[in-house]
Amino acid sequence: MAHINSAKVPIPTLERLATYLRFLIDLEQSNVDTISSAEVEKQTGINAAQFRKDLSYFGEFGKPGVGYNVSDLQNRIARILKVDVDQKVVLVGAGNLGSALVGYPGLKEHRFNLVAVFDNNYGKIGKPLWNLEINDVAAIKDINQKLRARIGILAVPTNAAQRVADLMVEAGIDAILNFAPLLLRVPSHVFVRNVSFLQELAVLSYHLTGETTPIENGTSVSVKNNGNSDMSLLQNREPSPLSELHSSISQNLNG
Amino acid sequence: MAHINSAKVPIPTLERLATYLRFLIDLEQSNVDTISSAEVEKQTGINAAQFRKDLSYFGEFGKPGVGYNVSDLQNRIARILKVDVDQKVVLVGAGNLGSALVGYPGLKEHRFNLVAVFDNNYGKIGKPLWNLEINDVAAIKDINQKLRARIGILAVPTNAAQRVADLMVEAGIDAILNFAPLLLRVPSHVFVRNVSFLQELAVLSYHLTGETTPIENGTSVSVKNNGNSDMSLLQNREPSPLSELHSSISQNLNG
DNA sequence: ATATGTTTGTGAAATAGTTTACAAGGTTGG
DNA sequence: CCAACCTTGTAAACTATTTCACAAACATAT
Repeated sequence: MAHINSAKVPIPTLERLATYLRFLIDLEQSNVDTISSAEVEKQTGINAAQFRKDLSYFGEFGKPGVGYNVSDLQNRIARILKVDVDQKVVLVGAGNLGSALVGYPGLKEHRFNLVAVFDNNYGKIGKPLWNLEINDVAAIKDINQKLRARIGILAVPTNAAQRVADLMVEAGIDAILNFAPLLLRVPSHVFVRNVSFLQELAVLSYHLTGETTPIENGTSVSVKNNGNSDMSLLQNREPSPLSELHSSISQNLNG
Repeated sequence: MAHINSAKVPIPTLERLATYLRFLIDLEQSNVDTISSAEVEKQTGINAAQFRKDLSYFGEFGKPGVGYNVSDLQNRIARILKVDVDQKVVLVGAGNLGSALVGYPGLKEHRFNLVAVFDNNYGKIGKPLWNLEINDVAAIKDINQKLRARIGILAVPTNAAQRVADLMVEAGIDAILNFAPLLLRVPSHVFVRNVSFLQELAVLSYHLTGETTPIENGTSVSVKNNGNSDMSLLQNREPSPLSELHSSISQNLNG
């Protein structure tokens, strides 16, 4: 059929690739060894052609008349996403969220190897966090000179985020997972992904209809905003030091 | 100029609205009282026409020749997103992530009022979590009959997520923030948003180039960003009980 | 009050992403 | 080997979203 479509891959495709990987792992654990795109659609809700198209950016993976070999596809997708090898990760912000992340086994399971944690709070520096010791964020460049991690997780309050991002970039980090609700300014070789649950909550909130849903299944939706509420707004207020649980935002792509 | 464009609003627009809101709050604190779309672009990297178009779905907000009144715009966006009033929220999953969320002041600051926490672990039920007591998830329907929360946060392991989502829906929840890495099946009146940092990490990982970035003292300035949203999952292995830190996915909304 | 400059809101054009539709490869059973 | 049947990979059609580009609104200065 065809060959490596090395054109630029849409971000949504990459996101779905991660979904497929997850799904394939589950399938393998259920001892399924072959699956068709139609079956993927049935089980995940993702359109079969979408699935095939997504894969087509990277080559050919299936056999006409048969489908896809589950474990082979799994391996190949893991390789595409580079999650088939350990990736070193550093984290800045040893607050609620940072701590939860350090203790989360899923990171290691997914080959993201957390090799250092930083904060700027002198009450925290030097203390242990799970199996790591909290370092002074001021030392991130020196420390990462040896570690050479390229992925950084930013879990600090908004008001510190840009400053810390600058330090990360200086330290050789070129992929940042940002939990702070702001759009980071970084050099063009650095990739940023934002994780934002406050934003997601706002989107959900928008979709709430005026009426309380009767408990039990209905179907309909609709009913718009009846318009007389007051005019409060989102408060702000920064938590004090580095490191607190935070949400975020999304940023536009660019070139 | 024009009037209320009550057509369907693109999800990316809603996501950006949350960004704008955040940005406007920061501006107000800096005592800026008027801003033009060009200035928004300069400061956030979001295209000026995009900003204007996003707002145009909801009416007219600016004055030609002048720009937008910061605090007025802030209030109006908050109202659009319904974050100008308290929204009750329940959380299921009192693990690492759940605990971090309960303790996160940003929720209350943004008017998301966490009114109940649930888990299925008998070791946890009845114990306090910050200011709330952990309830048995089996009682969610009864308890929510009184509370009438409509937003639910799902912070349980993947293997429990669908089951818990079903309970939430039965309990009258019609907006779910899902942290588990799978695509939930829910009735069409229920909205789901997925939050997935393992997925985001995978996207970052994909973009890592073969070479280690030289630790530069470079300065460059360009803007940066990436899109957000949409589906997927990652690898996984199940932690044992309900409630563990988890990542996730995103699903397309629908009407 | 007219000219000059600024900035909005929005059609229309351009881009990006998804879905349809189908030729071609591959399988199965007689 | 052939016929009937699947299923892939992808070109083309379609849908969604972003960006351009400009008329209309408003401000300011003279």
